[in-house]
Amino acid sequence: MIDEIPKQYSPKDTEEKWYKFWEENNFFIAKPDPNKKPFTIVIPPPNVTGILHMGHALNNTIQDILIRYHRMKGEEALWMPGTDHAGIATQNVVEKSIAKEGLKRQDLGREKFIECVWQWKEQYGSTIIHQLKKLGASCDWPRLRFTMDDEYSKSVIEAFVLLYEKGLIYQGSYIINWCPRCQTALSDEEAAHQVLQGSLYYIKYPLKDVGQFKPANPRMPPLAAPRHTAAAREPANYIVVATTRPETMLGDTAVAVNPKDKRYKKFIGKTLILPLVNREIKIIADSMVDMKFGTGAVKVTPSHDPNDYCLGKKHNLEFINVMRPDARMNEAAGKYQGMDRFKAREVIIEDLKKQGLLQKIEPHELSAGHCYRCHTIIEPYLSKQWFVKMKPLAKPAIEVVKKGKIKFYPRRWTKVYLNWMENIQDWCISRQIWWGHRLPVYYCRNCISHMANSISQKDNKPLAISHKQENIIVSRTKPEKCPKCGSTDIYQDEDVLDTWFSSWLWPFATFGWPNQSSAASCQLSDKNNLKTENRKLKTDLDYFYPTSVLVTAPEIIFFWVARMIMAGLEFQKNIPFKDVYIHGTVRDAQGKKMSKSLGNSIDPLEIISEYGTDALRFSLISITAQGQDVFLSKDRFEQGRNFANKIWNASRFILMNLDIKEFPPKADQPTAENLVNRWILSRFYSSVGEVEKYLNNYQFNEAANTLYSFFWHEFCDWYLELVKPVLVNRVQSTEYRNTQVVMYKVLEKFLRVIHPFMPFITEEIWQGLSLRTCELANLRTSIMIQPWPHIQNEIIDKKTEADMAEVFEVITTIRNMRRELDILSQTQNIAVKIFVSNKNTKLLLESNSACIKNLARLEGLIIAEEYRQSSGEFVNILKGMHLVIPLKGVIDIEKQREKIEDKIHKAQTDIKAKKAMLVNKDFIKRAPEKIVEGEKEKLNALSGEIEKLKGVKNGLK
RNA sequence: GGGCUCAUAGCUCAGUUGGUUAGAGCGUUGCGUUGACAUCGCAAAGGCCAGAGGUUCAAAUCCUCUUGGGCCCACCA
Repeated sequence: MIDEIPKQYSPKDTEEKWYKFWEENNFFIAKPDPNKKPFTIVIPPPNVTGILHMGHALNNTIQDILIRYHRMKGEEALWMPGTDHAGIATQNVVEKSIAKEGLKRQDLGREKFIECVWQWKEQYGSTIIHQLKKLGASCDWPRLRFTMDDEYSKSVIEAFVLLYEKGLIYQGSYIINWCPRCQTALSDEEAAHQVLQGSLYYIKYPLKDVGQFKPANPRMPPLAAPRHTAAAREPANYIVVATTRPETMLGDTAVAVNPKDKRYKKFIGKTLILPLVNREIKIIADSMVDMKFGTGAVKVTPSHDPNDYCLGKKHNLEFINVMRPDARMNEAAGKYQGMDRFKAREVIIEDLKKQGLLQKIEPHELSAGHCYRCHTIIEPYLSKQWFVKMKPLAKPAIEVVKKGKIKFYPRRWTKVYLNWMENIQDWCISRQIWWGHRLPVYYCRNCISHMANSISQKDNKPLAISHKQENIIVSRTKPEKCPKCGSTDIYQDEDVLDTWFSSWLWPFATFGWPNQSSAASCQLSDKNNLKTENRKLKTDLDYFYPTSVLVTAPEIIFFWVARMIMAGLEFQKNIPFKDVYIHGTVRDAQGKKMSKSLGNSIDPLEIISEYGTDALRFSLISITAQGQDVFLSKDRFEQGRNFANKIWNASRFILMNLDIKEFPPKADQPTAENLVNRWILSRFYSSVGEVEKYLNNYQFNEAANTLYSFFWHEFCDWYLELVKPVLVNRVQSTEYRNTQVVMYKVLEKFLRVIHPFMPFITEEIWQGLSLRTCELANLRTSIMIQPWPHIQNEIIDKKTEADMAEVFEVITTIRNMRRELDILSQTQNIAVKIFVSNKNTKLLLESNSACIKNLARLEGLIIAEEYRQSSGEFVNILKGMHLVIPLKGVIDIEKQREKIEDKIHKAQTDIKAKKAMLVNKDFIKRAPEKIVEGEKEKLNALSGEIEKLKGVKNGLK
């Protein structure tokens, strides 16, 4: 019969089978049930372009553990799955794929290209879903949502329209983050700042009034260097500005200095000649200028820098754009037209050098924004975009976190969140790409052309912030005719919305908002005059929202978490989730973030095929300390695999030894009069209690490690070893029967408790157990829908646990003595005498002498009261007991003496410390009584021990 | 510039309200082919818990500073 069960657990044979079984039996499906408490998690929707990486594996394992745990706890657990259309990322992928055929998206045209993307999505978009299934994710798959689905898109439009109507969305021209490669605007969050080693270029701008600047004299002292007072006396004919982006100087329309700056006071209002361009520009004063940076004089390029933009507005400067959207210089750049911005930089520097206008170049560290999708350096660029006013949305979102309605785990993220929210900037939501939700914004050609006659807006002309929005039509559907002029010549804005503008609606858009909103359902039931009973039936949105917990990575707190909170409060008038669990980032052994581009990633699928899904899940979880980053290397997964194998083999052993006739065990609560059985039950329920506590606090590693050490080191190493003789002898006795029941129950219940962590192996064994015990042979049921074990507090008994610990200590000490004597080998049979003066301990040891003999592998064991020393024995002291191994051969007395002296020495040190502690009046007075009592007991025990040690030492001969 | 985080055994890390002898996995050493498991068992070695102050009867744990890593935010031309 043993041969039926292989010695090693084979994940490959089980995983697919059980996943299919679960799905087919609809075990993942959740429906509103008024008798049950809902437990909801919405998945952070992976990009359709995504392939499973370790970050996903960790993120989704955590969610699956929570979902499976709460499902077993009897809650209506819904894990809402879906994918994100990931505008820029997906468009880039598809662009790359058509580029193989030599095509650009412009070649196809918008409609055709979008079609291509959809095709691509149909073909590859579900890759990540299949991979999540391999991971064991128990999502409610029929609910699968995609952010570009029709229904979902309606939510997005609805949100836009509502915000617009409320005045929270506006269009305007500002400096935004522009990715020249993707050719779209990005939000501030999408421009990832990275430190670069750049240069600070010091450029001389000649003063107009001083006459012709003479480049022939390079030694001419700079005006803006008053450090040398002598220099200041020289005729001043130029000002030096410092810049990191010299190419933007072509668009300079002023130079600014701080009004308090004595060096420049006299130049304020004077005119400079902009080199290379020969434009006249003014020197203006503004307190924004940092006197300490560079020369204290700053070139102002209102069209290419956000600060300069502000200055431009404030001082009414000209706005000159010198670049095209692809970051090549435009016609305003004169001879540099057509050059890439970095090429232009080189050439400009060369030209300035030739004219003697370059004072110096200093190495300079700067941080520049990079496109978070293609890593191209962002160009601050003036353009007309759509924005969401964030301050009004942020206010309530700050409140709910401050009031603790939403809690972050670990707590420290609260501060990060609040800090960002309190300094929130308006959100640029329009993107100049094709893949995404088109803005529900329409224009009437007729009206626009009228407008054009009055205001001419060209790229190079200064752009006024367009608060005039009369010619804009925002509508849920395309209007048939212009509400102003009645023209039917209406077209839609070309731009699409930021992907995150759809993701921020995820916790309720997935439930069909606005169609399924509570208001709508109420209306419906009134109209149809439904019975009151039916009226009570909640919509999914009512039932599952707010969700319970959001599990995510720190990178997207700003992108997503914060915005969901704002959207939830704005559109649902309720928080989207109660808890936010932020897990760490997965890094490689060197601490680098795992990413495909770095080539340092460990493929979870590879781990699954090599070690099994359960091993992957367990290993990941057991090294995920709360919120701490996860440093991974491949060998980490061996632990998980070994543990799975341990569970497998322990189960195998139990199955082999189950007396089938006795099953199913009649008594759910076994009468465990024997200490060993009482002990393991107590330990089991204690452990379950800990696991619950840890899971409720999102301490997954602690939960996993508790289960690991309970099962391996208590259940297998001690319990199974202890009961082996009883099982193997198969003597029909009360003890035998009880042991059968206890062993079976603990295993079966342990499988349930570890099931959320290791779903596949637990199902495999559980089904095997059920079959063997004929309990559930014909039922289509699963471990995943069994109730979580109810903790039986009356079974938890600390006295029993302490007693057993004492027995174990005796066994360990004897094993240790064997080692010291080098008689570990079982072939060398030995007998041991234990002398105990304490009556209770003596009784305890006597009633467990069989266990001690067995596990210490003793031939004989004598338990006596009074110790009398004699020669030819090896003695050890443990808690006042003398453990004696009589020996026939010669004993190294010196060695023994040394050992004992060491022990005495250590005990003496301890005693000294304890005594000092107990003499301290403050300690007696202020420490809790329990602690003081404990210390006193310890001191007594130590004193007793030392006496006995001395006795043994003196007796050595 | 602001904020966060880390420094504990050879390595990678746990250690949540301060209180027995600071734990685990891997690695190392010795022993073991005992009736599930060598993806195993038994045992051992190995820690002034980064450094310096402070609070406290009591500090790996709380506070301050120092040193050295990592991360995030910011309008550092």
